[in-house]
Amino acid sequence: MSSLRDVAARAQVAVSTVSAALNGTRPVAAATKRRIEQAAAELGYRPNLLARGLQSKRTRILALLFPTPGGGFGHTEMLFATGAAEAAKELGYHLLLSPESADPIDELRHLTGLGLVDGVLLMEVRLDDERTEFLSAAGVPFAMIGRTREPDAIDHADIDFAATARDAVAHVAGLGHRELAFFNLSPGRYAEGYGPAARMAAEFAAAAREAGIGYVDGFLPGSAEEGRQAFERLMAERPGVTALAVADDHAAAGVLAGVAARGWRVPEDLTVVLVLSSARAAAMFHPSLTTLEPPSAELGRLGARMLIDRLQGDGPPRQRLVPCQLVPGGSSGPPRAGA
Amino acid sequence: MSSLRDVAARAQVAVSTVSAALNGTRPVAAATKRRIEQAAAELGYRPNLLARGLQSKRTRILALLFPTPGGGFGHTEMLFATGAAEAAKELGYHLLLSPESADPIDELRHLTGLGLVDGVLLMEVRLDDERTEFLSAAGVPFAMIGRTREPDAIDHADIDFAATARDAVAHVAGLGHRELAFFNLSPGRYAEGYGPAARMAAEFAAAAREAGIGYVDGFLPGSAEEGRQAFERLMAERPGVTALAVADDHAAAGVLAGVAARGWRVPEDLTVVLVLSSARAAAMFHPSLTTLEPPSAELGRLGARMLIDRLQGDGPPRQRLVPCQLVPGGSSGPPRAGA
DNA sequence: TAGGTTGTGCGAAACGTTTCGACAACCCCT
DNA sequence: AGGGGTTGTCGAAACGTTTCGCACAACCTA
Repeated sequence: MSSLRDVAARAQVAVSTVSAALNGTRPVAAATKRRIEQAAAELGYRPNLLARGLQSKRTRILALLFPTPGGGFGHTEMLFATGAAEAAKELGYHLLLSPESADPIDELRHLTGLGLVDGVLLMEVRLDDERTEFLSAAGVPFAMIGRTREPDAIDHADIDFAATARDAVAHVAGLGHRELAFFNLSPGRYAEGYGPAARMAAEFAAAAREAGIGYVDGFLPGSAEEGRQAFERLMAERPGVTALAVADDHAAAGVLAGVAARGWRVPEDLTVVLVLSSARAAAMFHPSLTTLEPPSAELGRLGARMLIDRLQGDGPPRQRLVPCQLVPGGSSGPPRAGA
Repeated sequence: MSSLRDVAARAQVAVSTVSAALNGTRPVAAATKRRIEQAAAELGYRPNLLARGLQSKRTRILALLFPTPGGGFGHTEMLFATGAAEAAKELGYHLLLSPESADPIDELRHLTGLGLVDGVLLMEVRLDDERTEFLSAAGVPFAMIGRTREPDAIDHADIDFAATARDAVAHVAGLGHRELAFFNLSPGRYAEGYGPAARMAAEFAAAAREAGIGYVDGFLPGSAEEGRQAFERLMAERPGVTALAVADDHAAAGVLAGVAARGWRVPEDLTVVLVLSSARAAAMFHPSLTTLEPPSAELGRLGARMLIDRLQGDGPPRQRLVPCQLVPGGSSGPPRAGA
């Protein structure tokens, strides 16, 4: 690999001049600059990131901390990663995929102590997340995909749950439904203080109230079987419900099975909307499910961009909330006549 | 951050002695070593990876090249990444997630020119893959998850398609089926020379022949609708088929719809086996599908380990083929009486 | 006692950058 | 003509490691 020195020799200038010319750090005479650029091109010169980082204290490497896939790593999380990696690349950064061990804090201490990364991108953020405190205290720049309970001081990108719930409610209300139920994520599959679950439930309730339609939740099915049972319980307790939003795709499968077992059909007898899951998954159902698809890749991109912005210049913390996108499927229809 | 010099000062020794003591590079008197280690611990010393890498030419960073999710980045690919990242971490390495642009070769040239990574892990390898030639020519160590047409000279981990096909065939043959069909991946969703599709078809044919059961393929449905159509065509052409292996989960959904539309049931009238997809996806169906789940995380781990082994020492190229795991579901049963 | 062999530690150079003070050449102005 | 500013370039130091030759003492052997 050719180095700055090789380029300098070939262009007959000093090493520092080459550095200045190539980085635009300080003015270099046009003629000299041209000569240098040509020499660099001829030698196929590539700056050595390690040397640069060692000197400048900036590596242009970001770490994406991701929880180990014990709890089930979904398509959504994958899109965070690929979105972030793409955005990083576009801005000249690299993304390190950093699995979290049992002790995330120790993990972080290690990772940031290495001098390898300029900043950290956090995902699967819990309402109370000790990682944010550690990073703040350690003075390591970071951003979140998701958010803590009090996230205003921290750069973050998250789903706009309020808008999402409003959209979902408007969708079913617009079809004429007067009573909506919501099956939330099972707490078993995610940690207790999992933000999306808590926020989605709260916002659904608020949106339904605002729209003046009946609403019921409190069901947390985490599997197909639990989904079926929850559906049956729901029908026993609230027979007037004609629209159902489900957050877990396995549970949704169970709901469809339950509907079929009753001799009912979707959407004639029940409108089903999948929330917080991918349209990919929704397309596998029959009929395909109407989905509120989370903007996962977009959140990944935004998170990476925010972090990079933070690294480059100061400013007040920024936050972006992006609503899920409603992807209509075959599972939405007007309520059954009898209801 | 404290440096080697700080530790040296505190332990009253030379910098080089600290380095030697901490790395075990050369013998250091026990007492001195203890003193150094204590000083290092007190200062919370962490070696700077950049400086180390600059000097030693080894960064302990691996790059995982992944195609941009245009074609659909599935659960499988995600597991490659997380598996590789975990294995890398266990061995003291880091994994860089590197999205591939339109020009993968230029991408690679850039990435490897930076001096940032010690080796490259390739995934989504095509039967004829120009990336392997470039990397070989450039002298960059690499390993593949998947394999090219002639992969013997290159470290790689891949699915054992032969064993997988044998297992699948044995499963349905053991249930009494005498005629099997296979719906392969749609070429639209993957590139032409996509190895798994080609190999899976070939091995299914061979395994069926060996088991002495009827076999038909040539269907390549890439969506639910195409899956339904393919199923109907299959039934028209080969009514004797009682078992069906499907590689695409959307297509599988279509098949189930087609089965239902005929008034048939799974598994009473048709045994359905999902191959090369995740058990997660299979569990969403009703009934849950019997799956031959690819060992994706394992392949990721193996790939990373092989690459690291290669970096550490020489030796003949190694390859590991791992069969898919058969996860029984509710979609397998004996053939219908009439058949 | 002279010569060799260990064992242990030191200092300097090197990796490839960036950064910064010094300085030569030049132009403009008085 | 000479002082002051501007422009363009240079050289050296620094970032935090690893590596390597060398020095020094202690000990053993003949």
